[in-house]
Amino acid sequence: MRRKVTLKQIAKELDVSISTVSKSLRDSPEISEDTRLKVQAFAKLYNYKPNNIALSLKNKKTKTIGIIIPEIVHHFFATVISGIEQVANECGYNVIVCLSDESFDKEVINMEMLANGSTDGFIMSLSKETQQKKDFHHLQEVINQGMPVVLFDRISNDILCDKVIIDDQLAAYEATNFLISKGLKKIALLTTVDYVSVGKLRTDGYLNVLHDHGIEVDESLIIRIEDTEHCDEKINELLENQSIDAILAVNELFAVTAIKLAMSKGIKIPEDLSVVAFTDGIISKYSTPTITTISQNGIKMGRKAAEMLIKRLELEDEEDEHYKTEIIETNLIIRESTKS
Amino acid sequence: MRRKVTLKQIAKELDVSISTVSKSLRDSPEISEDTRLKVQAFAKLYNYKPNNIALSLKNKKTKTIGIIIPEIVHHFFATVISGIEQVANECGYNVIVCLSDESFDKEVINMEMLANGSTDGFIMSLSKETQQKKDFHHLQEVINQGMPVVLFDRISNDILCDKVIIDDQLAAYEATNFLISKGLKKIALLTTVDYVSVGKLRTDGYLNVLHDHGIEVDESLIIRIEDTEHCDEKINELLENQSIDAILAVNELFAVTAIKLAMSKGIKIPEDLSVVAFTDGIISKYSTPTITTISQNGIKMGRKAAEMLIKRLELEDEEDEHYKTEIIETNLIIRESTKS
DNA sequence: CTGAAAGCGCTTACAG
DNA sequence: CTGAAAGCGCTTACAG
Repeated sequence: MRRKVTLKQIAKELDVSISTVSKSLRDSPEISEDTRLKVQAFAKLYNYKPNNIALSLKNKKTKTIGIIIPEIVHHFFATVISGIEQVANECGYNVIVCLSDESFDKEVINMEMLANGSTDGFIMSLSKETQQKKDFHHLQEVINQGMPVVLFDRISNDILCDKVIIDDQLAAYEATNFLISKGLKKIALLTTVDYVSVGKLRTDGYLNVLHDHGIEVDESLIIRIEDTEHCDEKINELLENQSIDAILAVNELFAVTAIKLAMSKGIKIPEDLSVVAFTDGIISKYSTPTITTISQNGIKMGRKAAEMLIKRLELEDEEDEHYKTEIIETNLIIRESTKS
Repeated sequence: MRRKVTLKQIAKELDVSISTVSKSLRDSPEISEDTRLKVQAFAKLYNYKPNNIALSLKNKKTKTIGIIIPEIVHHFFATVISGIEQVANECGYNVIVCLSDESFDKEVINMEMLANGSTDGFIMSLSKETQQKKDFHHLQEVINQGMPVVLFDRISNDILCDKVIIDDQLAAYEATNFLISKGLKKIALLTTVDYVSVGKLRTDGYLNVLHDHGIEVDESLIIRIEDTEHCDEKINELLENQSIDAILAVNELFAVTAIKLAMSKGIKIPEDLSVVAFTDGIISKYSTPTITTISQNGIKMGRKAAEMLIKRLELEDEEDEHYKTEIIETNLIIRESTKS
């Protein structure tokens, strides 16, 4: 076992001072070529690499980004991490990931943990519980300390910081409009409870488009699902009690569940029922029939979030309070679950 | 903006020494109750939290685990991270994630980066390219420096360290055996190229069971796919040229692709063709028909890997060279793609 | 051109 | 009971 070598050891071996070694390795012009080369050769031989922790302490920056998301076993979030990681890598940053598991307490604990010097800033998406409680003191605290935060997807207007989102309302509007343009009338909505910010916005988009077309809203067609695990029952109920033409689902899971239930009842898709879902993930692509979706481009969201964060980190300036909200464009990917 | 407070500042405010503050906050019996309480109250008021970086430098341990995986946009790997994160969290560790993107170079760079003090140890799964090159110097280097490494899923016998895997060969054996027991004769195998360790092992299991049943191996039924993105062609070819009874696929993607192609040709599943796949992911659960799979329990793998790593980290002992390989049990989850 | 000193934020053995 | 000193591994302004 050969432990990592330090400046001190090199200095001792070469019988020079630590300062001289440090300067030599950083190609300081202060040092004579002679000793510089000697030190460099020795360092190379022993595979010297500066200790990141020591550098972090000295420089007061860690070159790492903290990511806090509700869960990772969820294609969209995995996609966003992937995007963040890409630009982090390009810019020499590392990425440290914590999961809130949709729990407010875990979110707070993780955030405080990372805020104590482990990261330079945060990229995060709020847990359901946090959105429900509307308690953002942990974010506020971190922001007050001067650490930049970028929120994505599940955000809150109560927090002043950079954000990256899609236009959920517009996307829902357009998707529903697409269904209406196909001559479909009775369009059901499978959404989340209202405290989930994106669910609420998508619901609003749906309502707006109906309104703009003079279609009366039928509340019995709007299914607000709290518990994703047991969405079957409520969806089944909808399909039993209503004869509908189309469904807009705020996520893939609701969509695929609806499709499977419908098919089991002999309802043909897309002939009898058209389905459009948010989030272009793995399910939509491989379900049968494949599902028409609103792509959410997680990679792009992640890249943009990372760019915004790093930009702010490297802006040596004191804070410029000019927070931006970037909108990532979505597009409708038309597949088999809607008529052509 | 209120920057984080340090011991130094508290000491100054309270007009005591830094040592006294430090000891007070750590409840040292050396300090009088009087000053201890005074310091603690003040610290609480200013929400003092020790700086992780300084602690890391002092203690020479970072309490963070480095994870290096080929990609995160892959349900299985996301699942493993989730498992790692669970036990890391329980034990007060953080998790820093790097993606190799299946590239040897990225794997090396990330590993070297993290090895310079950022993490106490590694949990990783090898990139395809690394497995192909069989160049493990980066792992060897890190191990030589005394940092523990736990390898999972895509491992190599050339590296001496703890490992956690499933018994790929046995699982393939049993899955194929299950198909044979249903009276199915012509069983095709959709696998990866041989340098992918798990692909190779699964292929071996398939070959062994045929051998044990005295079934002659038909090489034209073994499809070794290099490029996952374009697996369609090769699978299509198989279905065109052969009339087969069943398919064992080494991943979900091959399976669902085969199912979709087969159905488009009017082949009924499971009546005409049974399909079993490795990796119980999201696709198998939501495809139509749902797919019978060999569950790979990523959460459990992740948890086990983290337990092994942390155990070694906290084993103050010098290294005990007793490396273990844990086998996570798999089980067959029977769904619609195989006859009951 | 080289090196001692101070400092990043902390802990702890040792004096007093 | 309190505090000065040394040290983790590094950098850099400042002397010499």
